[in-house]
Amino acid sequence: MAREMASRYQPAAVEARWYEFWEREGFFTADASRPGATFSMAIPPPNVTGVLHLGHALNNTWQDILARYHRMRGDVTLWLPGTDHAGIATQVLVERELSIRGTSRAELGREAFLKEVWAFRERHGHIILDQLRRLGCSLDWSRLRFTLDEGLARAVTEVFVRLYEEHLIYRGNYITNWCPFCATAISDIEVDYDDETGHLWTVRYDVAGGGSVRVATTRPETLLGDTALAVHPDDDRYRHLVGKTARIPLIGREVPVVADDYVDPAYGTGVVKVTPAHDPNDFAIGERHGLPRVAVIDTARRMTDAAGPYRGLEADEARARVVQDLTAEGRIEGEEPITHRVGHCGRCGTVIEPLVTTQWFVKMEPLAEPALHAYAREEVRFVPERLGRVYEHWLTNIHDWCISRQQWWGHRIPAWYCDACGATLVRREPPAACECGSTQLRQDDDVLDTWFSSALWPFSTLGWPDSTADLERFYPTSVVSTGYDILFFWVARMLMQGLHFTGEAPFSVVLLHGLIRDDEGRKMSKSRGNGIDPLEAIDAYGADALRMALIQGNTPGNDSRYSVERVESAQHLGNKVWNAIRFVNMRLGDDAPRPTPPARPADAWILEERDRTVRTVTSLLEDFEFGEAARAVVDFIWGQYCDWYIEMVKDRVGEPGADGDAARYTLWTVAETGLRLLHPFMPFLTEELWQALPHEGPSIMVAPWPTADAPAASAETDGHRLMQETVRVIRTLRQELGVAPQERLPVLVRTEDPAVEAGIRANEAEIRLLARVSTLAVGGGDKPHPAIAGVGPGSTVYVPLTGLVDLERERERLGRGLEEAVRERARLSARLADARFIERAPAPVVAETQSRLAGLEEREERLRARIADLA
RNA sequence: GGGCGCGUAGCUCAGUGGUAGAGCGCUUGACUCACAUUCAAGAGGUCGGAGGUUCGAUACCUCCCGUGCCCA
Repeated sequence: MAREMASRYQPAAVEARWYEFWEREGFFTADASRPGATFSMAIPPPNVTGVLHLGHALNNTWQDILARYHRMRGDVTLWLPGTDHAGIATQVLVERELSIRGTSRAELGREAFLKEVWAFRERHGHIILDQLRRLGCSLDWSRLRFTLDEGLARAVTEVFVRLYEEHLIYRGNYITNWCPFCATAISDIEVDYDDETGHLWTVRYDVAGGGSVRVATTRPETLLGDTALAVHPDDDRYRHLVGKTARIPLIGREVPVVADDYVDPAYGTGVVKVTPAHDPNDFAIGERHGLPRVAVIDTARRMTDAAGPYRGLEADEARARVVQDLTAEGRIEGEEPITHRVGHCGRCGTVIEPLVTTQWFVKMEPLAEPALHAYAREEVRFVPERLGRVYEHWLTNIHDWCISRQQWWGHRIPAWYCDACGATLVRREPPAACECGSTQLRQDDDVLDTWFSSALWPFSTLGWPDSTADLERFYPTSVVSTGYDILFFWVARMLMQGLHFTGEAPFSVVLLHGLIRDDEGRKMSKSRGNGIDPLEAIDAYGADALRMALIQGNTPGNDSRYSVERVESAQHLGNKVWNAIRFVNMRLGDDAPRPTPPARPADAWILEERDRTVRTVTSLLEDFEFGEAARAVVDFIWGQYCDWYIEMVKDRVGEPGADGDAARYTLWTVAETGLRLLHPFMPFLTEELWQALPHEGPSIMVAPWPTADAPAASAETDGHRLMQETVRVIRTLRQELGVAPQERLPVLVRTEDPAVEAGIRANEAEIRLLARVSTLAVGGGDKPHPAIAGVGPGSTVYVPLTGLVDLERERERLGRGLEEAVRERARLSARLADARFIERAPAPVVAETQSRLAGLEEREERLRARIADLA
């Protein structure tokens, strides 16, 4: 006998059990040697110290849907898990821990500090992975990777050395974005610009040979590092100054006045001070004019010796003092509040200090070019498409990438410097001696940007630079799915590195999701405290409910809102499906019913609906329309199967004989395929239910994806749909009459159309059951009187009354229907009266319009006739 | 300043060159033997505005308004 099922679905009781089962049975593991089609994805590696947030939950739900769908389709499916070492973030966390313990990174030294970080990683690294398990992610844990694993580290070194040898990596003294808090340089794209209020001071500089010039600045303390003033070459106001020198206030250094296109004559006074060591634009001007760089602020934001009397001061203090001193000398000619763009560290929010430091850079243009070509040749496409254009724009305007970080946690730069001859050696293995013979070699202290290793992820995880079986089989991967916010950080760089080192785009589809906001549309953030912990939602509602809540009502590239209501409604869905299967289970034996052809139109109809759903869902999944696909499955299971089919078979399913056999078989097979269709979306629930039903195979996750193979049976299903419409009409009448649900009513379906009559007769049992009809008369009999009536397709439906009819109400209802019919009929006849429409619109559209018009005319006539009867 | 989204039912959002949809909410009725986490019936929209293309536009184009983001 079938197992007893509770009347409510309890996800907590089943989820862990099935996940362990799947993992134990090896269903997640991809067999690289098995023939057939391949589907592969590398997970966007979450931070090893991080915890799952809703963005991860959405993204990994998408990926899991794809993985499970392709696995069911029979593809050799690899979804490779892993984490990244998150250099700066992790180091900051560990340093914070150390400071609580009263020590520090400096105190411990490099080796001991790294031991601490590895220990931290041991303690925290599994958390986010366990959370992915809770979400149901079908990741191949046998291939788990970490960016600092030996193999991946070797890939990083290999890439660094090769790029260096190809002159695509260089080291030099350039202006970089320095984060004083993280104590490292960061790349351009790690800087976020915010509008902030500040001041624009106008300072008077004396010009050699008499006169003076007014210069506007937002950072007066940097004037100590000025090495020029600049004006626009076409600015008549200042042309006479070009070539002269000006004297910097307070310190008296003489600097040239240069002409440069960069200067905006309309901004401030049209004269700018040039501080090449402390501003990226000034740095560029300095390069063009061969200006010296005078650094007056150091990496700790203290004033350097070059700041003369201000040396040793903290930078903000220096600003106050400089303004004060300038004021005392009468050199401040104005001070006005302004809003300007201030750069902040993307990680910690600290104001960025542009400084000239020695760093390693990747020359990007030669790498960007193939990445643009791959896009242009459609070797990689973006979902949604528009984000491809954003990618293109960024690559077209790319800047060199600062990859060195003044940190310890990460891939140490494989460069050694010779103390004896000053040579730089970039090597795969630590060199024993310099080419000059000296053994006095020091390795570069810095590590690489974490994104440098992430950029190699799709192939480093598969064993590159070795040519492994995995690399051969699973590279390039099929899809990468991530948030649009790391399009530049990660996706673009993977494409560039993948193309450069493997000659192929690392994936053919870039699938991008938006932000998950809170229920008021605000960004979730720690500081605002409006973040939702996905694990709490899973505990309360189950992973399946969270997954459905996240993917429904959301399309790639668009932000979406999270709300508890949505998760609740997804939970209700789970319960609905649970109870549907519970019903099926109660009516079936232990064995799968023998295949039996449809005995009634309802059977043919639901099979046809199922096949239509299979086609729809498959095609939507191929297009990454997860929300729509889920909607289609749910509409089928709930709206068609539960609301109609189950209700219709209740009388038949217990009966012996061919009719009962057909009901049992159809009930079962549709339930079983419905579960398979739902499985990628709700893996736990569907496994639990599938196992409870008669089934073939060890697990729904390795059962085949349904195919649409039932023969279309349109004549029968037309009759069925006629029946559904008729039932709706009768139900509306019942509602209007206020008839008790259990009371059975006599009904007359009056029609002159033999096809309608046949359709109704063929579905008489279903009408009786669903509309609770006692006697059903069909055909052209006399109109009953008194009665209440409604107009169905090709018929007028009468419920004879013994009691009183509220004529007014019925007239009103019919009047509303008539109005609508008239309006629509008028529209359609106008359209058909237009010769150009007949001439130019496609024939099927014209035909459809004609048949709709005929239907409406008939309906209108019936409504009018009934209203006339009422008078 | 340049670029890109978004504006559709009370709310949150799908969607489409040819009948405007869902979830939640709302109204009415029902604890009907799978499910009240349910069922049935119903109300509710000149698809932001104005032009244009088209036989036909909510959808395609242009401009405008509102709103958000990215890049400088």
